[in-house]
Amino acid sequence: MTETTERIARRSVDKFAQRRAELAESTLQALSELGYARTSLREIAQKSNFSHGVLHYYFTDKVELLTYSVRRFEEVCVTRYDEAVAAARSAEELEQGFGAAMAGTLRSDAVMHRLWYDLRNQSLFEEAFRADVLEIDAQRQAMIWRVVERYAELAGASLVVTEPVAYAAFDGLFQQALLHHLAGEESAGETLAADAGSLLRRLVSGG
Amino acid sequence: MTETTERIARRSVDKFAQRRAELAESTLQALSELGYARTSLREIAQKSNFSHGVLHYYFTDKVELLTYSVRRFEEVCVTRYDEAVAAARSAEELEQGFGAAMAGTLRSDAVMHRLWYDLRNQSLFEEAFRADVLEIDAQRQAMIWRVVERYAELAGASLVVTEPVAYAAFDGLFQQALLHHLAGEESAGETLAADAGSLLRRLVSGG
DNA sequence: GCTTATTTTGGACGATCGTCAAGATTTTCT
DNA sequence: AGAAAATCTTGACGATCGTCCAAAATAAGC
Repeated sequence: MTETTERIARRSVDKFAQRRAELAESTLQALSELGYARTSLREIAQKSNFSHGVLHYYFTDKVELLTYSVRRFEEVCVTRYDEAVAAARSAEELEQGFGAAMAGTLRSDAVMHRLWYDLRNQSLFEEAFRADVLEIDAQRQAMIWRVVERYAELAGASLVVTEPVAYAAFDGLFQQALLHHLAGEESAGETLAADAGSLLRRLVSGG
Repeated sequence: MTETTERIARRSVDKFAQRRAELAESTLQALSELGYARTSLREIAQKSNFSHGVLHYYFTDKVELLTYSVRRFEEVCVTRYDEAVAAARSAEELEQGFGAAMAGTLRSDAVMHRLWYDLRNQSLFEEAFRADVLEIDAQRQAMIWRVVERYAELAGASLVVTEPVAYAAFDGLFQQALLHHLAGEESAGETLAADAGSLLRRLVSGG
């Protein structure tokens, strides 16, 4: 790390950080396409406009490149349902909006979602990713919780599950939908929207 | 396949099948230890008592070895809670037994569970695994449903979720517990047992 | 414009991968 | 026991991997 900061003393720090971000973008693109198991540095470099050697100029090794990319990935996926929460003026509206948002991102961001699940799973084998994965997962959990809390508020009901349980349930639901969606099931999106709404209703009492 | 059946015409079919099963066992052991991304044929052979070349005698290529192993893997993991279902004489007892069984297998079979999630995720990238994964997943879903149905029966309540939703929720719960368990959280097991029971209660009406 | 940093290239390295085939070994059959 | 078939070992192959490095290319400072 020391040599890195020295190396960029003359040029602007922003330029260096910008390149790292740029390469991280290509990394995520390659990962979402090929999966962790088959993503090589040469594949990543090909997604960018640089040669494979440059990756070791901006990152010490492959692990640092991947963890950095994963950390950036987090920003994309933890505010996905906030809009639906803010827009909803009734419990029914939130239920509808949440389901639609899940179905929407299932269809349009499927490869990114499978990347996330791939990385989270990889952290079960490689300790290097574990801390970042747990942090991102906590943020996803909070994102779901904002939906559930707001729903209970709008419905005038009280919550009957803990935050981790609510997250686990919706995450499991989404993962199943992703599996079937990528397997070619056309109806996966609609099913997900309906199931998410149904589950939402079950997680509060007296709805 | 034709040449394979011809090759074993003289010897007994059982011998051939037995070797395949034996090698599949070593494959699963290697996979659960290293993960899909880092399991090589030489690693697998080392887990067995054979050299790496023998794998291509009993299997045409790596994909066939892996899919065959996955198919065998299915047998282990789809009857796990049936005992708890059969033994329970009340809803409370089933709730307790189911939670305990989940926590138990979480602690003792963690590496096998992470293998399953790894393979299921891999099927999002490799179509070769998809059919087998979907079939195993369906069996796991049925296994969970047997628990939920029996619980509703014992509790004298009616079901308010579909089979896929129930499975997704419990599977998500287990996956979260596995993540935290492998991350070193001692309490992951107890939390899972409690959360599973709580969720079970929420999935039937009028409990 | 010349010198000095910084950035990028592209080839080379050792290791490891899946696959294959020739030969040694073991088992089976007559 | 000897021939034939089945099983297993071993070494090699081309490909690809992460990593490194010398040199080309580009940008910055004077």
